[in-house]
Amino acid sequence: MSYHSARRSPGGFRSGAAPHHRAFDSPPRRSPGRGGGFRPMGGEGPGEFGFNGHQAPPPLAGQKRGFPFSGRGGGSPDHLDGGNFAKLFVGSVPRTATEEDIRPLFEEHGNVIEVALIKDKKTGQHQGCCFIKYATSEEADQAIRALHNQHTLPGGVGPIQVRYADGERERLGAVEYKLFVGSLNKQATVKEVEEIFSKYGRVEDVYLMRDEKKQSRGCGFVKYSHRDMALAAINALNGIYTMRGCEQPLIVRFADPKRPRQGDSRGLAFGGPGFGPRFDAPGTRHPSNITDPMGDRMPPSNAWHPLHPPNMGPSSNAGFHGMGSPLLPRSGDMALPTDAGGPMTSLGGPIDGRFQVQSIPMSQQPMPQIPPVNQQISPLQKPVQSSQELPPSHQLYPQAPVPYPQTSLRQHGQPQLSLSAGPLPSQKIHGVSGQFLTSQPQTQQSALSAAIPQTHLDTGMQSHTTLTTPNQQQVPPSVQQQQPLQQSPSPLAQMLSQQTQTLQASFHSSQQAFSQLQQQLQMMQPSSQALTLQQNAEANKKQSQWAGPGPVAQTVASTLAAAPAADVPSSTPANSALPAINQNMALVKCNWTEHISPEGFKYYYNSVTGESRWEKPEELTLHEQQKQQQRPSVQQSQTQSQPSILPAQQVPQIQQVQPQSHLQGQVLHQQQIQQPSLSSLFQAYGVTGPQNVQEVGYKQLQASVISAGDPGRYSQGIHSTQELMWKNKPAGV
DNA sequence: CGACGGGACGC
DNA sequence: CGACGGGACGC
Repeated sequence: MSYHSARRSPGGFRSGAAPHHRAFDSPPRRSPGRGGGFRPMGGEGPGEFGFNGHQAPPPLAGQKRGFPFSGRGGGSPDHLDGGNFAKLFVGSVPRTATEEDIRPLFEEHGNVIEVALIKDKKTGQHQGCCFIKYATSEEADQAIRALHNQHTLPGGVGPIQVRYADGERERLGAVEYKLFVGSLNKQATVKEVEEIFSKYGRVEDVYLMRDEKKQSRGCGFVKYSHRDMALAAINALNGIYTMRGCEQPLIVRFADPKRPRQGDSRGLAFGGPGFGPRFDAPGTRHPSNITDPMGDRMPPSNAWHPLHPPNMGPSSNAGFHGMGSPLLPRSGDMALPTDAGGPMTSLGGPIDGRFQVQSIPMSQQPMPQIPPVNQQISPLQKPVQSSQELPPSHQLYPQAPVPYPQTSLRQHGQPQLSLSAGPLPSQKIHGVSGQFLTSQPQTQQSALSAAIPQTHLDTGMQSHTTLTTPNQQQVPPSVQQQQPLQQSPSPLAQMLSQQTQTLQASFHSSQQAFSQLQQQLQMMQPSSQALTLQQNAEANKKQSQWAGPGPVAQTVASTLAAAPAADVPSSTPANSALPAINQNMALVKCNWTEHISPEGFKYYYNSVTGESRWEKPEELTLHEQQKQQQRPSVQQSQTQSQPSILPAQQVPQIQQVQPQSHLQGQVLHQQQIQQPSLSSLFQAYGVTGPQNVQEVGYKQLQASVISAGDPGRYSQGIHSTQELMWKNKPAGV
């Protein structure tokens, strides 16, 4: 559902040359499907190298609709690979259009393997639609982004509809994370909804439910391609964000499985595409064999959890509640399939202790892929197994519900920081320098503790968000007022401040991190944390841009001058107010947000243009810098001010957090230490570091990492957090 | 070659 | 407080 497609060098790919390496858009997108995770992966990634678009798809590939899973029974990848292509269905094609009219348009976005006009079998009449085959899903995605609803063919009545052909997504192993969204303003448009949700990741689709009169029913569905995006949206919006004109905050949760229309059953057991089959809704009656469905659909998800054998999946999930977040009422719907989430995997895993490690990273980047299971596993296992070596990780989750409790909390739990903290790093570090482990723990610790709480409030990755975004990003008034504190001369304070800034820079830039933190905190402090979160949520609610200035938001409101629409720069009328604000605050609005690729690398996504890049956009950098300057102390002060905000409970919270932070501090350390090694690793591969890596084609990068062996594995987990640390770390620290 | 029958939770 | 659109399988 991207209306804005970043059309990049159209024509750039048109020749038969393998269109791969569009360094940019691919990574962010789902990993091209099939089989993704299980092939040995000698060097061919699921998509990049794997798809040989050039070679015409074998006959097998030609299967018609409907049997998405037929070829992958049990998830066994068919070597023949009948599906090295991505088929799009194109609707609203004028009946007068010929292939020559259509093909060029699609060639602009990839190498078109085939254009098939759909004609009536008997009459030969053009049906007004066609199929376009691309070699890769990246190309197909690109075409969708660029053309869907955005281009009208000559003679056409309306813009063409470009989407994957029925069953294609499933066939490609794509997984969707569909959210049900309630309490929408009935006047809201698809675009508006998309804008709200695009902060958490590229929105693949928005569907507003309407009545017979086309009137919105105030609810709808939003799809993402990655679980983390969906989770981030849930965490950030559910029960928190109130649309203008609405009395209640949005309800955001994983959608129930779609009720199949009659006669549509075949093939896909349930919900083909957005399946979020809650497998276990009470009462579900699966023919037993369906259990397998998971198996079938799991493939994609499995891919994401390379380390775990596909056993645990669903079952573990079944019981748990969604994110465990108090905010989420019935999370049962979490896309289990997808979910795959790292978390669960760990459950029941043969390898316990370690799974934490593994699961953690995974959860962070719940994306598909990560093929190199074999090679990498060994390294990990060793280290992990020795629990002694993992102290950090364990410590991180001291209170964490232990692995088994499949309680709701557990689920979310995993994510976050710990990832980076993973045991792996430690291992590496060992050799490097054990001494460091103890250095500066305190400082970091405190910084972290400060940072964490803050995170709740300030997630904004987008600069302008500061002003207008949904509450979460707004800083409590008290905090702002206290900003001066930052300036405090005391060396310690400065130090803290500095660190805080660093942390902030890294954290605030990542919503994912935010959500993960939330989750982590919850996990760590089930009860108190939950309360805290709720409180924050409450506070946030009050601050909701639409809700009007609540007591809490007053300061902010005054400062920001209620710029509700700020978020949505493109379409907001209220923009008039922004200029002034921007000037004063020197804020630049930035539509770029940072995300973690399946492999654990950061990439940047522009919610407005839909563009994605490996390298950090200057705008974002600038933005972050500005933010830092402006609110460096926010976090710090916030910590202090929190009490005022959250009177009683605040204190306990902090205390609890600290111990953990402490651990985290250590972890961070380790990461830092480790860093060198990783860097060298990259260097060995011709890149100097993460940043440079970004320049490299995604797949290439992937390949490098993979071949690297454990280090690679590391990088996957580490990246998210670690990278944050080192990348943004000022020289001082 | 053969292409979807049959039933249709319960709050 | 709302639960799933709309055109669909040629060679």
